[in-house]
Order: sequence, then structure tokens, then C-alpha cells
Amino acid sequence: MQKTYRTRCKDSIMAYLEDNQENSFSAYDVHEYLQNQDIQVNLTTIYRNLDKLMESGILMKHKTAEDESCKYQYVKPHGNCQDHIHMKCRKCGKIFHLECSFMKEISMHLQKEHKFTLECSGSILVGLCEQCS
Amino acid sequence: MQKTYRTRCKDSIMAYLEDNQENSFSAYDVHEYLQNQDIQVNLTTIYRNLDKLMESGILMKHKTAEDESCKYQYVKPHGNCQDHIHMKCRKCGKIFHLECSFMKEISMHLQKEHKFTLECSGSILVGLCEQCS
DNA sequence: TTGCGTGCAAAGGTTTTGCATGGCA
DNA sequence: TGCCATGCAAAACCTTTGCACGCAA
Repeated sequence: MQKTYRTRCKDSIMAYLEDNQENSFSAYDVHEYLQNQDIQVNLTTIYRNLDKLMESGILMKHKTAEDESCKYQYVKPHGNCQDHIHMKCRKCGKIFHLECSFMKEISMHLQKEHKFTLECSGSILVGLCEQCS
Repeated sequence: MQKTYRTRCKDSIMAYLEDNQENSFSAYDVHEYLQNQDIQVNLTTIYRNLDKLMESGILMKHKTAEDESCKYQYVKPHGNCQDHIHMKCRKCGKIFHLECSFMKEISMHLQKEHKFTLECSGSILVGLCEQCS
């Protein structure tokens, strides 16, 4: 296990996450947001921190053919995001969790009828959320 | 409607598609494949042709967070790929079509229970296909 | 002859890497 | 003091664009 230090940069990025728990964002979005608050954090540093947060399961990373850059999204601490797939709104970019019993049905159907072993990580359904449709 | 010419480059790319109807590939893959056959086609030209093929519905384009580049996949001429979502094997990259009655169930469930209007274009389920699992 | 298609070079955008310096514990 | 974290510059990639020339019809 590696030691980690608490730094100004990390705190700033975590503050961003705090304010954007519901939204998807790119590294650039974080950079811009912090700059608007006169908080200078190098874009490289943001990439490095977001990647670490992803590795430790605090963020998930996703990307679709229309996206020009990778998007990150906060993951609820106790919502096990390996257990369900996600829905992404094409308009606002928000991620929704398909946490319901139907999830199991999908998984079983794919296995039985299509011999396909679903992996939730990376699986994204695109569409429009209630507010955007 | 725009005129189109039949050219050596287009033919070469179509020949690649012919041989790879089942696989996902990047522009670079096509380029490499043709070079190995001593067929010189500029990478730019490949991008331009693949994009046109996509616009005319012959190819679909997809990308996940793990992909470093956009992938293209041949679409069956009469299989309407707007009607169903796709499954992608994480190992071999192949795309499978979820063409069955269950597709409607998924769509309806998302609408009714989650107020989410599914759009098949861009929606990709990731996992392992029969051969790779 | 017309104008679509192609090659080449260059630019654009995102993400990564190397290296020296900064700063937490 | 040790070593993780950061900033900066540069590079690595993928993809797009501009422009002149090639070539199908």
C-alpha cells in the first residue's frame, strides 16, 4: 500500500466532486471550474487525480462515440456499480443507475439466449432522461 | 443528391469490409491491412470513406472508455440497427445484435420504471461472447 | 470538362510522459 | 528527510482540415 498526502489540489478536485455528484464531467470541465474560482491546478494534475479516483472506485469513466473526451462520474460510496449497468442522457450527460430487479433479468436473458456474459463496467445505455425528453 | 465516383480506394476499403463483416475495426486497422497487401491508401482517405459509409448506414461507429480510438462495424443491409442495442465482446471486439423480442421489454421497462427513453444508437453492452468466455 | 476523390502536410484536441521542483508527514 | 504530488514542456495519439492535384464519368 502506497502512502498518500493530502494536498491543496486534491482538496480542490474533491470539492468539485462534492458540487457535481450528479453530473458527468471531463478533466477539462474540472480545470475550467477551478480556474473560474481562481484556483490554479494544472490539467495534468487533474488527469492524474481523476485516474486515481477511478482506480479506487470513487469515479467511473465512460465514453461514447459522440463524446470527444472521456467523461467521469461520481459513484455512490455504497452503491456497488459493478452490479448494474448505467443509463446516460444524451442531452445533459447525467448518469442513472439501473438498480432494480430487472437488471438480473437482462443479465440472465443475455446469458441464456445469447450466450453473452454481461459485464456492467463499460456498459452504457444512451437515451433521454425524464427532464430532457 | 451528390454524384459519387467509383475509385480504387473505395473498392479496396469495401474489400476489407467484405472480409471483416463480423469484426470491429478502426481506421488504422484498415490502413494496416491494406498496407500488408501493398495497397497504398492514405489514412485520411480511409477516415473520409468510413465516415461516409457510416452516414449511409452501412457501418456503425462505437467507442467505449477502454477504446483508444473509434471502432467501426459492418451493419447487415436489412438489419435495422436503430431498432436494437448491441453487445460488444471486450476480448475480441465483435459486435452482436440484440435482435429479439426481449429488446422491447428492455425499452418498455426503462420508459415505465425509470422514465428513460432508450436510444439504440450509441447504446452498447460490454461483456464476453460465447467463444471468449 | 466537371467536380468528386485523394494525398500530403499541417493543425487541432485529448491524454500521457519525463523531469525537476514543491511540499506533506 | 523521504518520497509522493505537482507544474511545465514536450510528446504521443487520434482525427480533422485546407489545398492542390488526380481521375472517373
